[in-house]
Amino acid sequence: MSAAHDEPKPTNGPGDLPGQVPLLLAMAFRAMNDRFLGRLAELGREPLRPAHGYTFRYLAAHTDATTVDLAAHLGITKQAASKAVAELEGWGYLTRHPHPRDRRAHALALTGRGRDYLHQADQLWAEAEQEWAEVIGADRLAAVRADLEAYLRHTYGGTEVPLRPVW
Amino acid sequence: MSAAHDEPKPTNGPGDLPGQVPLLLAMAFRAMNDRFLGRLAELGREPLRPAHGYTFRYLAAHTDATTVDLAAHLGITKQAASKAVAELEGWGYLTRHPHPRDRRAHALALTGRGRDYLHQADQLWAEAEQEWAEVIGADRLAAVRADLEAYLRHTYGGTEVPLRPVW
DNA sequence: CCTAGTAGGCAACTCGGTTGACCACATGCA
DNA sequence: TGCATGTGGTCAACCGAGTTGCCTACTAGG
Repeated sequence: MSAAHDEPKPTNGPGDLPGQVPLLLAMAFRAMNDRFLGRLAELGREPLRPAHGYTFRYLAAHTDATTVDLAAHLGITKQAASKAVAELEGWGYLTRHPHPRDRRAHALALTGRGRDYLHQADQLWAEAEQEWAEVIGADRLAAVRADLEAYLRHTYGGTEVPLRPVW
Repeated sequence: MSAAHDEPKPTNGPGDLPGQVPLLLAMAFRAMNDRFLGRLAELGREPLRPAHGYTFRYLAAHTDATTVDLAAHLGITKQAASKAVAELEGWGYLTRHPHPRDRRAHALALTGRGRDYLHQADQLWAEAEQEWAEVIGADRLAAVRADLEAYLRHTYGGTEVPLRPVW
């Protein structure tokens, strides 16, 4: 590393330009995600990727979901979803059993192991959130949450927010 | 699409669980990013990816940056950075000229075309930000920005924030 | 001056997606 | 009832953006 000559980058300070908030959002999420992944590694968890977490969350909330449902929710093709499902099944996080109303389909369900993972992940996210709360205060955090939810409501209306990851 | 039986998902509402704010962050950024990409496509721009934007931003702020500097900043290998640089050079967004102090290296610099793109991108991000401001109010947006900056300062201290994308 | 280190590029590979083709079952309708 | 059309799921080939490994050219410090 070396040469790049640092100029007085106007990246922080009160006199900021508009249009930086989206980037700040991304950086903050990135920071929390890094923290999350670090803690996960510390705890000796498998190399599960964010998409897996979203998968678990979806399956926990929707009974008898199919691979195609999942694909739609994640915003990927059914083939990609199928691969992920096979992998997660192999690792014992979910099971596929005959679908009660469609003999072509498999109904997906989390195993206990899958639910355990989800709970642990929720806890880790809560830790990251808590750290932010300690910096800015619980009241400010609640305000931020409300502001984020307002934006999402505005953007997606009543429809279910596509939970697919930013990767 | 079909079967997935929707349960009363506790994903919104005031009585929310802790640990969801990081996800909200990701979803909000995702929404803004989708909007950004949509507008970019409308304007007939090339298939530039987020990483390219970060590259432009870095080159605009650091004179005589090398490929290795860029790689470090983006958090990728120098080979990957090298590929991206070659691509962007081919498209006329940046130039490589002999480095003034190191004959092994190339000093990277944005072309006018590159600067144009950056300005346009900044404007599009500002649009997305503005949309949020219209939903929650300019004062709340400013508060959110301050809260995000506080978290990033807390996390990265004085060191430069790794601007690498969430992809 | 010689050695250790660094900028950069080439090649082979990985990984998580994609498109395309296909089969099995489902559904609507004449 | 039978059939056309649609949909769940899988296999296979491919793609893009990253990776590791290896090499050369130049730098810089004893």
